[in-house]
Amino acid sequence: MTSADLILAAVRQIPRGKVSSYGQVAAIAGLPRRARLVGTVLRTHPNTRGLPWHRVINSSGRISFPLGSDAYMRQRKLLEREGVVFVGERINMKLFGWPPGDSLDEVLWSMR
DNA sequence: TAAGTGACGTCCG
DNA sequence: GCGGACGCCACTT
Repeated sequence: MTSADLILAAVRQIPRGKVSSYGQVAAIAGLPRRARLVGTVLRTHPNTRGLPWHRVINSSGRISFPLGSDAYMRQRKLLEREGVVFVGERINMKLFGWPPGDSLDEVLWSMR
């Protein structure tokens, strides 16, 4: 069981139409403070079948690729296809973030 | 073995 | 919200 396996398993848990951050994925994989490793793993396993790599973004709610690059647009398109809405170049984590916020207000707001 | 490198995160001004 | 300074740590040179 390598850390890469743990990270891939965590990424696969992100439901369709939701997004998570590198740090979150690392934490879920049981590897706190290893956000960078998540990026490294996704980079070295680009076309693992069934891996929703596009649902992983950075903590500021933005895609971690240069704006306008092929990779950026590829990821953005995949997310929009699942119903994730972009406000400018960012995603509202209160609405699409996963795991969902734990405050009652956040949960109620996310389902209206 | 040391130094450089990030699909990153948090804090601060 | 933005950009810079740091911290972090697996990997590559």
